[in-house]
Amino acid sequence: MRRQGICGQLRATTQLRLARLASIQTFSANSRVWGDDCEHDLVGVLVSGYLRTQRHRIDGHRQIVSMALPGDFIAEHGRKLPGEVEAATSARLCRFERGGFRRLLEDAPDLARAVYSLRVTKLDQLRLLAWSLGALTVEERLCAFLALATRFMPYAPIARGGGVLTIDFPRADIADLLGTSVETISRITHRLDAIGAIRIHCPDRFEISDLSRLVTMGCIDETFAAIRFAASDLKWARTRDPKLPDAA
Amino acid sequence: MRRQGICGQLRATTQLRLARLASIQTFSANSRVWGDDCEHDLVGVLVSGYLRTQRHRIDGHRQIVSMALPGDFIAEHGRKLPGEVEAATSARLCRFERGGFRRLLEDAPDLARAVYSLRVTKLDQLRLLAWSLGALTVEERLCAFLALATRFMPYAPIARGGGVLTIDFPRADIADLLGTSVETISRITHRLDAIGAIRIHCPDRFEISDLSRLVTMGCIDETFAAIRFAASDLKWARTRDPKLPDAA
DNA sequence: CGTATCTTTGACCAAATTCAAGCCACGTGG
DNA sequence: CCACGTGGCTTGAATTTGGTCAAAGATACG
Repeated sequence: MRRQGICGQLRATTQLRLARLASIQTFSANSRVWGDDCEHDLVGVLVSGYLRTQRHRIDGHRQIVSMALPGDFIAEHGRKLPGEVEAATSARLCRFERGGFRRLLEDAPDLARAVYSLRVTKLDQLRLLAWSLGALTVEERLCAFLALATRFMPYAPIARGGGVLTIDFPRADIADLLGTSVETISRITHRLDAIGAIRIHCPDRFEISDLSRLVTMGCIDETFAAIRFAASDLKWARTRDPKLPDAA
Repeated sequence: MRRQGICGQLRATTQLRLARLASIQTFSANSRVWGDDCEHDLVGVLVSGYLRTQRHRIDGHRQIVSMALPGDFIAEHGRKLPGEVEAATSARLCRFERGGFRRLLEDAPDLARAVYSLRVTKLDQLRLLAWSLGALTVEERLCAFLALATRFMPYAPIARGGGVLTIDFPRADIADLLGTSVETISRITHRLDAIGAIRIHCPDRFEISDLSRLVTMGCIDETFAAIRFAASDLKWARTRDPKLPDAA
């Protein structure tokens, strides 16, 4: 895990100093990680599970604006914009003591560079989301999501080609990420099944025989290979339950 | 201008070293600023005018993913994700020589910090856009846009309270930013006029008598005051045609 | 004065939301 | 072991929003 995400890009000394600031924190599904009622700063690396950054309307309608994947660097500062971070699944966060982190940031340029480049990655992902929300139909968005999900969620290749994708967070989160409703997600997955783009094994498990077809249906031909995810390098090393270091 | 945007946060020596890397570049409306066919990196500060960061679908449908305002720090790196930057209006960019900028970034921590904090601001703006595209109706989005526009576009207070907002980029850009069509923008502005939320003076000039009403209609009560824009501090100092320094 | 561009308006249509009910799997407690 | 309730998923029907197409006004520009 140390080789992934932020830590892989750091010098040994910086890693060490960072480790001294770290402590593992556990969250259960749907618990609040950061928000109004929490302490001000949040800095850390997600070790396992998924977090969602979201925002509500007065009427309760929710939009997820970003999903944090294992390996992602998390940083929320105490500015007072509506928004909160919750655990989409049970999750473990390697949290850094904020004062110490800030100081380390000052005199470890390799850390500053790593943090910056991870922010750029997040920005790219968010641009992709905004684009898909504004320019794509729900069906296209879902195809794009499924295709991309093979890059950061369990995707087991199968004999006859293709693979089986397991979505490990609830339908409602997919719906709120794609700006639609669970009903529509259901309808569309079944439609995709009907035309043979996917095969539904069970509600959270889909067989994808032709990934490139999904990519094209999701209008992300150029993007699919180019977009970066924290988790995409390690590719399910972590499903083999790696023993965790004292600090990620 | 030096006190705004990125430069206001820098030490004098850094400002000086930055100025040596700078050169002003002019773009006419709708010209390409950065994209596939351009050279790899783009680093600079927008001096005047507006840039749009956008992305196309194969069918030509365009989504604007971010508007750069005067004072905004621009940085696009040579990763190969679809997307391009164009001038929405005629614009002047204070561009930095990229190699030199990269080197300066290494040993000027104040610059690194400033660049980072501007990235965070951009991220907030993008989150707001993604949220509004996913969670709001077109009418709400437009109300939110108009309200926010008073923060970064010419907004002249008038005697009877409220003010007159001048939109200085074309309707089509508003439509593509809000993920809708010019027809819908037209219909909705007239509807807003009918219910008295705004008064249309001419197609690009609206009188807003009750800004807080627009804010509420746009579902951004919490956000309106909290969100930051590069331009919102200087507030039309620049409409008085400041003479420009050699480097922004 | 004609042409091009932008805006407005109308009619029509498709996509997707909402509301409602039904289904299924699961866990709990009698 | 079964009844029951809960939560998540599916399906249907009615409704609405907003997109597309087409044409008519406006406005600016040579």
